[in-house]
Order: sequence, then structure tokens, then C-alpha cells
Amino acid sequence: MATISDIANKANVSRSLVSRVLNNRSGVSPENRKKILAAIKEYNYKPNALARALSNQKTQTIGVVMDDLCDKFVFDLIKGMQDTSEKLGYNIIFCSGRANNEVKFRYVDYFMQGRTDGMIAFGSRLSDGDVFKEMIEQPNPFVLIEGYIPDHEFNNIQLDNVGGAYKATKHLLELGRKKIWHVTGDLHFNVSLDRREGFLTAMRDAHADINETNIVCADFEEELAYKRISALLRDNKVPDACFAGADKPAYGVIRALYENGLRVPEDVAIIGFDDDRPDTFDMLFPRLTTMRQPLYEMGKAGVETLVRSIENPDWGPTRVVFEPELIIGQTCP
Amino acid sequence: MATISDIANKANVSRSLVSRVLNNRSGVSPENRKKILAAIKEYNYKPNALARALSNQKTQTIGVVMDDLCDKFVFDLIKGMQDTSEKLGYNIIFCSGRANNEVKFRYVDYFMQGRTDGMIAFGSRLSDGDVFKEMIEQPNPFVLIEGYIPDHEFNNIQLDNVGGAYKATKHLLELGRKKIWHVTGDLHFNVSLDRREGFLTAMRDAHADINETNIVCADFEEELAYKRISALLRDNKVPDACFAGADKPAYGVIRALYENGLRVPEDVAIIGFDDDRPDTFDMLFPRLTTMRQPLYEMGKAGVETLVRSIENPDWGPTRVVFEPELIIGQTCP
DNA sequence: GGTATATGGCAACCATTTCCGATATAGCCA
DNA sequence: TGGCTATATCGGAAATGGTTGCCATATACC
Repeated sequence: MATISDIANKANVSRSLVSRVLNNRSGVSPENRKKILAAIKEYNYKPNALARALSNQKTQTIGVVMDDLCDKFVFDLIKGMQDTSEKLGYNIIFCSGRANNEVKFRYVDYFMQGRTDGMIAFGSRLSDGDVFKEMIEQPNPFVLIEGYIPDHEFNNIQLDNVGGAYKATKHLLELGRKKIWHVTGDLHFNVSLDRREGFLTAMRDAHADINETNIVCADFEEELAYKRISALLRDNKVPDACFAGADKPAYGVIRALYENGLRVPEDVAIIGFDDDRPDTFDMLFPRLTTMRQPLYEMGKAGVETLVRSIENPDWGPTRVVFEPELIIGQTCP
Repeated sequence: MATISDIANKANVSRSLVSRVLNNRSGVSPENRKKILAAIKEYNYKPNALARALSNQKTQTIGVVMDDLCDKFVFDLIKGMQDTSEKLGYNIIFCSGRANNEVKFRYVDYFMQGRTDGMIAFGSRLSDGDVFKEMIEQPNPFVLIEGYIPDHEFNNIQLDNVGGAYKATKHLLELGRKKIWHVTGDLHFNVSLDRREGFLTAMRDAHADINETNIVCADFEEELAYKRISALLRDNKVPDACFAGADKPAYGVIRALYENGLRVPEDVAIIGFDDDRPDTFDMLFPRLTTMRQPLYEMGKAGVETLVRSIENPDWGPTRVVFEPELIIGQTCP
């Protein structure tokens, strides 16, 4: 690969001059500029980005670490981040820990060793463990989306999970439903805990009957929700509504209900969470009523916050909270 | 951020010594090693990866540019690449051109400017234009998956699209079907052309009736396939089988057939391509008969080929071709 | 002849690695 | 004990490929 010295030699000038035309600065005579450009073209020369970044102390790139890149749920988040970084003039690169915290933190380190100007991490799992604290205490610009840790101040993009769950549950209650079940996600994640809290608060506020056995944990999985709900139905326990902590388990619930001859929403109204809908054959399903996460906007806010931190280091930690929106589908009017 | 000089000063040694313990080499006295390690810990020092890579001429990372990261079709490919690079000791980072060639080529450049040891590009769209040729002519290690350009030798992972389409069509013919329609993708992509070629060859070999009007282009979209096939059915044209160039349009075809009172597979047998199945409610669909792409293996082969190119520059260009496999579902016995 | 401006190059700097020469110590033998 | 060599340990300096501040030179203009 040609270097700036090769170009300088070829054009019979100093490296400074070449650098000046590369960054099109003034102070280069027309003839020299022409010679240099010709040499660049002849050698198909591309400046080495590493050397440049080393000298400039600027990489003009954002690194993103996801819990898992292979989940269509994150598509809108990714799009929001891409569009925004594009607009703000930053490159953006992604990597994924594949739900493995050890790998994920390796990539956090990877990005933090000068390879990027700052980074964004996404995922609830990130709140786990000590490495997370290390992450928010290190000096590089950093934004955490969705993950959450109490009593620490840092750039954080959040969804109001408590409020969203409250809203969903209240909606079911206002429809006159009384026996409402809640399917939670993995209770190690604060997303699950928050949504459960919203559910419980709404139930208490309405003096509705809370039967702890009707809170079933399904780890955000369709299959598990199907099994657990099927088991309850076999015991002749029947709700008149169900608030699922995510859409995937909601579909499992629907399937279990169908197989037991129950109609949705006539017998049981269903509300999910996330607006994580199947991609094909939408029209053959009952469209799920759900709480939509504004993922695109959250990705946008994440990049905007990060870039502000990068370009204005004195700016204090920012927390942005988004409200989920009730999307009325066919599983609950 | 602390640098190696800070550590050297703190420990009262030269930078060379610090470098030696960082790369745990010999030639450092136990006392000095201890002092240096203490300083590293105190300052929470992480060596700057850029400077390191500049000096070593090695980044130990692979860059991947996708047509579009936001497509669940590529999940298995990504997983194959991740697992394999992990095993071979390389970091792997992804970015996406969002179906915009200009952005995509910017990222190709981005990776090629010394930021990675080599790169993998995925996508048919990449075959377009001159920039592609520039890409395969540049000196860095490089692998193209799926994209294709005739009369050029370079590292290339391919699917036998012609053979797969031939196999699918032959299967329909052997079931006794005669009036077979073919739904193609965007004919700017060689994937679409190759699959059409396989279809046509199989039809000719069987002396089956080829009616060019029954080859309908649907750009790999479900909705478009639905519309085009619906229009044909309204004209009272009815096939007894259909080979779709991808799964998404196959679902559109099925929907159009259902709405016209035709049964699948009794009246019309369907074979898709890609094994790109919906992620939820699998069980409520007729499972699609399709040609499976071994995407995980293709990703694996891509990384293996690239790493071989990186670590053994004399190795010539390699081409690996994978055979798609017929997966019998419920839309064609 | 003096000054303003355009142009060019030297050299330091970014953070690291590594070759090589310098120094110190230990071991050995006469 | 003195002198020699082998070995361990260390630091200087160049190299990686760029950027940039500052000074020197040349030219134009008044």
C-alpha cells in the first residue's frame, strides 16, 4: 500500500504538502496540487485511517454493541441510529455479544481502546455485573439504551416500562375485565420487573383481585408462554384478559387459548408489549394489541446524545425517557 | 486517557519495558514487572489499539458490509461469521449500506483504510457498477458472498442458484405438474437471473410448456407477488404449480391462491427459495416447501477464506459453491 | 527598499513496538 | 583475587503513517 511519503516522493514535494491537499487546505500552488493529485490517482492512494485518527485524536465513528444483532426486534433501533449518525457525519459500526456477556464486554473494550469516538450499548442484560459499572465509569463518551442501573448518572435512553404496563393494564380494566393475568419476562431483567410493577400498581389502584399464581414467567419466549398458559387452562383456570410483557409470549398465549376453544378478544382480551410483529402474513393473524416502543426515536436519541457528549465533553449526563404508545389491534378493542 | 509514557513515568522505567509486560515478553525483572503492573492498574490503563495496529500492521479484526443488516434472512449468515471469527481469534464488526450502494461503498472504503485486516461483503447488489471492480482489484484481503461478477478471479462464496432452481422445478415436474409458473426477483440481480435460468432449463429438458407470460417478476416482495398473481388469476389463468424465486413472494402467491378458492398443494403446489420462514406462529401456516440456503456454512466459509487470505497472502483466489437443499414442507409434497 | 502575501519544508507529535547497543551482574577459571 | 565471558536487564531511537505549527524563502506590490 502506498503511503503519503510515496506520494510526496513521486510529486517531488514534502509530506506536508500532500497532507494539505488531502485535507484540502490552502497554501498549495496550483501546479503542485495538480502533481500531487496525479500521484494520488496513479498509486490509487488512500490515507491510512489509523494514522490519521492517531494524529487527530478523532475517528469520526460510533461503535454499537448489541445484546444480539440477530433479532428483528432491534431493526428500527438500528435504522434510527444509522440515519442519525449518517446525518451527523459519523460512521457507525455494530457488533453483537450474542447474549453472552463475556463476549459483549470484550467488544466494549474493543471499541473503547481508541477505535471509536464513543459507543452505544443496547440491552437489558448489560445491567448485570461489575463490568457494567466499569463501563459507565470509564472516561470515553458512552450511552446506554434500555439497560439501567440505579444510583448512577450517565447518558441513558429509557422506555417508561412501568408507565406503559400501567397504561396497558388500566386499558384492560376499563374494558370491564377483572381476571387479568400477566406474563412476565425473565425477572433478572429490570424491563420485566418494571412492567410487572406497572401491572401490579394498576391492579391495586383499581382494587382488582391480584392472584400471584396468575403472574406467570415465560422469559419472553413464545413456546414457554404457550406451555405455561396451557397448563393453567388445563387446571380450569381461565382469565378474561391477559397482559403479556412482550409480544412473543403474547402469541404463545393466543395459541394456547385457541387450542382450548377460547376466543380472542371475546373471551380473553390480550395486550402485548413491544410491537414486535411477525413479518409475513400479517393479514392472516388477529393483529395484536400492544404497547409500541418508539425504537427508531430511541436510536436517534442515543446517537444524538452520544455525539453531543463527544463534541461537547462538558455536557453533563443526560437521561431521555420515552413513553410507549397503545396500539389497538384485534386482540383487544 | 493514560498513555504508555504515563505508566513508564509512574513506574520509573522506559516505555520499552512497559510494552514488554503488556505483551508479556521476557526481559523484565520481577520488581519492575510488579511496579509496572501496579501503575497500569492504578491508572486503569488500556493500550491504544490504533497506535498498536499502526505499529504492528495488524488489527486482528474483520469488517463486514451487508446490503442490509435489518433483514432476518441474514441472521444465520451473521451467526456463521461470528462463531467462526471468534474461533479463529478475530474481532468482527458489521455495517450496512441500507440497500444504498453509495453508502455501502463508503463503508467498503472505510474498512479498507487500514481499519481491518480484511473484509467480507455480502449482497447481490454489490455486483453493480464500477466500484465493485475497484473493490476486487484493491490489494487488501477480501471475500464476496453471493455477489458475482463474470471473468474475474477473487475470493467468492456462492450458492448454486441455477442448480437449485433446476432441482426445484424438476421436483414439481416429477410430481406430474405441467403448468408451472415462476415468480422471479428483481432481474438486475444475478440471483434472479440464475434461478430463472435453472427453471427454464428444467422446463426445456422436460419438454414442458414454457409460456413467457407465466414468468412474473415480483422483486422478491410478498405484496407485489400477491398483486401480480391475483391479476393473472382474475384473467382465469391458473397454474398447477409455482416455483417462487424466494420465500417472501411465495407467501404472496399462497395468499392470492387462497383468496381465489384454490387449495395448496392440492390445486397448486408451491416451492419457494431461501428457507426464509416467518418467525412466529409457524404452526398455523402451511409450512412452505423450499430450497434451503446453507447460510451459516456460507458465513463460516467466508470467514475461513478471508482469514486464509490474511494469514497467507500467497494463497490464490478461492471460490466455494454451496448446493441448496430441498426442504419438503406442506405446500408441495 | 520595505512590506505583505503566497508557498514550501522541517520537525515535533500522536501511542505504540522492536531492534540494538549499553550496562550490570554472575559465574567461571587461572 | 583479578579478569574474562555469558546472561539478564534496560533504555535509546527509529519506525508505523499521518497532521500541523512555525519558520524560511520567494514573489508581488507600493
